[in-house]
Amino acid sequence: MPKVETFDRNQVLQRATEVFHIKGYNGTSMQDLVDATALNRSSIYNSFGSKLSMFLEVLSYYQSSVGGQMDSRLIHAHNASDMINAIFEMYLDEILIDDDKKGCLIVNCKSEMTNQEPLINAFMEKNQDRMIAMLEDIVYNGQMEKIFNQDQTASQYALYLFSSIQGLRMTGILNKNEEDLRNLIQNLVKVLY
Amino acid sequence: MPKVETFDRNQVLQRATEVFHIKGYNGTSMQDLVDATALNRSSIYNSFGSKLSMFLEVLSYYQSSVGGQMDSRLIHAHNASDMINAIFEMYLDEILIDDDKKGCLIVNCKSEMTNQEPLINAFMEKNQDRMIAMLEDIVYNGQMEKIFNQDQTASQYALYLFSSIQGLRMTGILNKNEEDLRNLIQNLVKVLY
DNA sequence: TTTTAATTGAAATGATCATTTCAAAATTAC
DNA sequence: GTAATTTTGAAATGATCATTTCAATTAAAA
Repeated sequence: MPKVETFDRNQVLQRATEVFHIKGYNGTSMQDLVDATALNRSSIYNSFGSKLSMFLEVLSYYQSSVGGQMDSRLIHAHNASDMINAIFEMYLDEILIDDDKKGCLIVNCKSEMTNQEPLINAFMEKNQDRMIAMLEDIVYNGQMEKIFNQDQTASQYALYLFSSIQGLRMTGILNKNEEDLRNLIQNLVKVLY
Repeated sequence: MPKVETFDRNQVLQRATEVFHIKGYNGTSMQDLVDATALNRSSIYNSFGSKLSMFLEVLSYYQSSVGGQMDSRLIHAHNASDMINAIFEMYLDEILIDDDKKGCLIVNCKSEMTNQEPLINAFMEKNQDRMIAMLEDIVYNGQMEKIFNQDQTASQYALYLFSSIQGLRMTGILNKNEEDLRNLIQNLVKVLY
């Protein structure tokens, strides 16, 4: 029977994610990935297929990593208002931790590759649908609880929030002033009340 | 005395801008630029120095191109409210015209290169300052005219609008539904009133 | 027309790109 | 321990990367 895969796939993905996050897809070379993962070149191709398919795995890894953080915060929220606050609080923390101005891997990739790679385009469409569905659900519940207004539909507010989060992520690349960012978030959520 | 530069520098910049906009900085090769501009390789280096310095000129070209469009719309605005509407209307048009999902060159570049190239970082800092100063001026006037509220300072609203514009540009990459986008913009500006 | 200096074309530079190849090493089942 | 099978290492692949080189060409000034 065969020799089995020895390395920790998640650890390799973690390290690959860091490189792609810092350098972007086109800025990352296979040599960068070999160096970062301490994996052999052939092992990478053997296990991940190609640079693009490895990157797609990295995107999913990053997505579920951020999603996991979000879920762990949403557990402690008891109403729609708390949930929206928890979501923005998470992104705020992400921004403040990101001291090398990388921004969000998914936002970066969306702007770098959506118009070039069909597989990335598909990922981004699905990511947008997921995000908006999640936000719509929260807003809808908030409206039922009379915490949020009904000036717009939950769907419309969900698109607004999705857009606002992307803007916050872009703004947070250069602006790390917590007071400014908290005030920005406060203004962003105000329309819901 | 020397033979003088024969080509139209603005036309060359225009064509280089298109390539960089579609493929991004790292995705664009010198060969791409040679093909797009119909200039000789040595002429490009002779006239623009390097890929990076040409790209910096492209960024400025794009910046003043968008700025020009904005100015020509702002002329017809008679109060702060009209001005904010004109600005968002311009970005909406940009999004609807952009049928190949390129997004905004400056936003794309910010996410691709700010953390890697000091010259790009400097450009982005200055761009942000310019944008926020312009927005702050409009908001301040709107507040003086009692068109906008004074719940937040003009500076705080300016950061909010700057962030919202970036979010709108990112959202517009995949969502080209005019009704959705108009509703989104309506929600974005609501906080000012 | 001759001089002068920059532009141009085409080829060469050497580095780096993603990917492949393949024999040697490693590990599990028998 | 031997056989089976995959991972691994290191080198090679051929393409493409940004940039340089330099002789030929061009055009303005003398």
